[in-house]
Amino acid sequence: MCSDLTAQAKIRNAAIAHFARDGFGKTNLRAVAATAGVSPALVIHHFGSKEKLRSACDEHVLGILVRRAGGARPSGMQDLFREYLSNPEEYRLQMRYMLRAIEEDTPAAATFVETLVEESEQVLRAGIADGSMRPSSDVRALAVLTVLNSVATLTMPPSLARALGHEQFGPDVLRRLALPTLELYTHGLFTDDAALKAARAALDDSPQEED
Amino acid sequence: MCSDLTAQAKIRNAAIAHFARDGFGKTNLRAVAATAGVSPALVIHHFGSKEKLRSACDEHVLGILVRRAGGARPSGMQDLFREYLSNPEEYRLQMRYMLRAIEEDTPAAATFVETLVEESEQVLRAGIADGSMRPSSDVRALAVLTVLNSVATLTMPPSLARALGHEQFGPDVLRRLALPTLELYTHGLFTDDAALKAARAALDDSPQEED
DNA sequence: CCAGGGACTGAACATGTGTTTAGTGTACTG
DNA sequence: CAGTACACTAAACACATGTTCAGTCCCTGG
Repeated sequence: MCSDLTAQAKIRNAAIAHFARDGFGKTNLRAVAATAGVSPALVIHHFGSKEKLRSACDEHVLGILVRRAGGARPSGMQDLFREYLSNPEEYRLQMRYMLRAIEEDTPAAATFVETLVEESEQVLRAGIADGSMRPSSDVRALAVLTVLNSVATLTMPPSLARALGHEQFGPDVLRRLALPTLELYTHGLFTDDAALKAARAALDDSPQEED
Repeated sequence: MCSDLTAQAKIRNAAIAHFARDGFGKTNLRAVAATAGVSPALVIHHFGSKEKLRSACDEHVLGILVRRAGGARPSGMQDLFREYLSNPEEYRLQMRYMLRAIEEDTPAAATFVETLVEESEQVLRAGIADGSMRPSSDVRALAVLTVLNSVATLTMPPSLARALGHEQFGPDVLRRLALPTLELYTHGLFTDDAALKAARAALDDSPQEED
């Protein structure tokens, strides 16, 4: 990293890079200290413990992401992809970090996900109101669904990427999936509503909830 | 587990349960040995190493899953959900194990995913041929997309489940998402094809691939 | 009965890793 | 200059965990 940073910042940046690449569990403090050019003891001295280091990284990355994503107007799933495709390595790293944090269910990640769902729901309601999107029987669930699919695409398992002929997820895979995704979102997949009617009928048998 | 099983089988079942619940990395052999009612050394004695134990579990679970899922006719994503909703704890455990294996990109999981994509593609092509599904510009990518969304739903991060008011993924969450999912798959989301046309235009600038 | 082999165990070993400790240098402060 | 505070380090510590070792039990074949 840049040598004009304070050691604490260098450690945090090194940790973010390692956590993003290998995950929290498989990252060891000695490796973080090495890429920060620092002794392992100093990591503890500045952050107290590995867990607190994670918290610091979480809040740092979360701060950057919400400052960008939630800046102007509410942003749906497509903004996630746009950001990923357009921006340089730096943003991709933070994205990857956040996705890892979501997998490991960090508090900061939970806040971020909640924000994503909230904004996605706003986008959906606005789209339905102005007629550009179809009304839904459960807008909240639809918002969760779109966020889930977005996150899933970005965290695509290597085995699925391989099914498309790539070694792992990357811009190429995303470009390949863009068209089928949008075709699905504009025309649907089924030509009739047999499956939908069947599901409605099946769910009426055990309503389970009704708000 | 049942006490009339051979110790080797008891160890393997215990390992499957632990790997499914905690993942391979966070599972330690002493815990596996304990729930199998056996000494840690015996685990090594029978399987050679933790890694080989994982391989044995992978092949065992994979065998069960492909024997069920790929049994009669090719099964798409919906069969995954049906199996999950209808069957008892046992099948849910194996499902969870397989999803963990997919996340950790095990060889057996890769084979399983490849099978899923292949069968999904067959279902799509059959549906397009008989007119029940809309033609797609890239059936293979669409197959990957449907499998991805299915796997994502089943591995839903707790933070997203919480956005729906549940502590973690389970049958309730799946039921809640079923209707919006099918609405999306029958009617789509957008009322016009502006986004689709825009994407087509954007992709024409950098074709990247054309088969 | 007895010799061999395999299932099985308790204990120890090796290693990786988070953390502590004691100490060093350095820069600011009175 | 004295001293205090703080960044920083090498080394050791503590502990978890995969694995090995030596030995015990028991069953089976001769």
